[in-house]
Amino acid sequence: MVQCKVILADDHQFLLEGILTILKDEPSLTIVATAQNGLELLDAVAKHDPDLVVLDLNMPGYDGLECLKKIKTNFPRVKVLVLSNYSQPELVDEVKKNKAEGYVIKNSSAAFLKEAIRGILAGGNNFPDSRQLKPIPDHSYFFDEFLKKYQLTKREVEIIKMVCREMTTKEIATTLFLSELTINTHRRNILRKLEIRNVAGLVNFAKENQLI
Amino acid sequence: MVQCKVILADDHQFLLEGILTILKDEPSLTIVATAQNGLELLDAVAKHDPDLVVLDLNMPGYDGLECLKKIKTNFPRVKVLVLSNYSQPELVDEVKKNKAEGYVIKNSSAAFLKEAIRGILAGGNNFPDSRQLKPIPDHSYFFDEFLKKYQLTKREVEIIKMVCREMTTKEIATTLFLSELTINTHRRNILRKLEIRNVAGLVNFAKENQLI
DNA sequence: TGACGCATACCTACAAATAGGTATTTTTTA
DNA sequence: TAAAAAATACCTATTTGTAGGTATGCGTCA
Repeated sequence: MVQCKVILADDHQFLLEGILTILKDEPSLTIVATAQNGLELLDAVAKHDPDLVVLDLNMPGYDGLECLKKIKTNFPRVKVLVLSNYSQPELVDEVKKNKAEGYVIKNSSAAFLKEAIRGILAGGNNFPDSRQLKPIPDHSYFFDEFLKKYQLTKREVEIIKMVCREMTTKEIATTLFLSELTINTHRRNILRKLEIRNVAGLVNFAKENQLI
Repeated sequence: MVQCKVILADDHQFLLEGILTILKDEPSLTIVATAQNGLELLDAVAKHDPDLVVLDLNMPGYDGLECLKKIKTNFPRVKVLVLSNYSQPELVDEVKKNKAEGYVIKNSSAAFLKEAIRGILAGGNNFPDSRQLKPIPDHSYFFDEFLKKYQLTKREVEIIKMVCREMTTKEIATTLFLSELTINTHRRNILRKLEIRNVAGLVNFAKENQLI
């Protein structure tokens, strides 16, 4: 049997160790690295050239989907199994579209996870049955749909988050090595696109859409 | 060696299984049940009379603190180790006040968790060093204590809510039939008491404290 | 009664956000 | 490779928020 190299990426240390322990008794798997954020993960993938990445979609500091895209762009050979708390079909579709090999909702059994990994390493896919998924109406909780919906750019989302962290325009400009005037323009565009008029509205929007 | 009965409560199946696996090789521990929400947990405690409950503070459908209180009221003999994502000293204090035996931040190692459990079962306590905690005035989960804690008056709370509803000082003044200058004074006092400096901070505070 | 907290109100000054315009360069995409 | 989108940057102007000071009337409670 071929030995497969696996990397785990999750921001919760326990979950990381939990999955680690679950997979430890699989003789065909070797966990070559773990990562607690997107940057660590990309480094680890570049370094270890794994067969599979188990990727938490809710990693902080780096959008999980972004991570998936980066991996698939730069390391197309690497298979990716996505773990997520959410069961929105739109999210599953998005993950599928970005060429992940599987999507497992976190509220699943260890046996199911193992089976999914086995299947994927054997060349298969593993996505949840659409009948199991709750179709959620209005608010799509995930990133690309969300961007499309509000026509926000990545830079704008970045600035929204910083405003919500109570930073002033000046501080944001300094942090991003940009002109205050630029940040001003971004802020103006954000308010226009979201049809809100002040910071309170912005923070509310960000919370409602789980941007923060 | 005495055999100890343990119940795990966490809403994430993986985390549950992860901790389960971590604790499995401890011969002195028996996991008699697991629970994914507060009601399951209380049932399980009533049924199994465990020595220790490992309790996720972020369980859905039932506030973790509420759960802790219920357990300590109805089953005072049962020891409780709280797991949490948050490291606010106020939250730790609240947990301590409710007579839990320990508080472990989720982003800890398996070894640390085991050590904490061992200590607690031996009759000790395990709370994080206050020096490790970020002194952020944050996260009070109880409204009654909340006013006292932040020394806010009713009027101030009223105005906080209006600001969070995206109203300007002028609009608030008009609505309340007061002078803008009065609202200004209130807003200034609010920021001072909460030790924040702008509207973003105010909305964040309000959301975290379930004011809105 | 006097001390205290609270809500009210005014003044000044400065900082920050909002709002309109335009324009160039870089990146992405068709 | 041309077109479109995004990010950058500047200008002016106004509104809103933040921050300091002080002060007065009104209840409550020791």
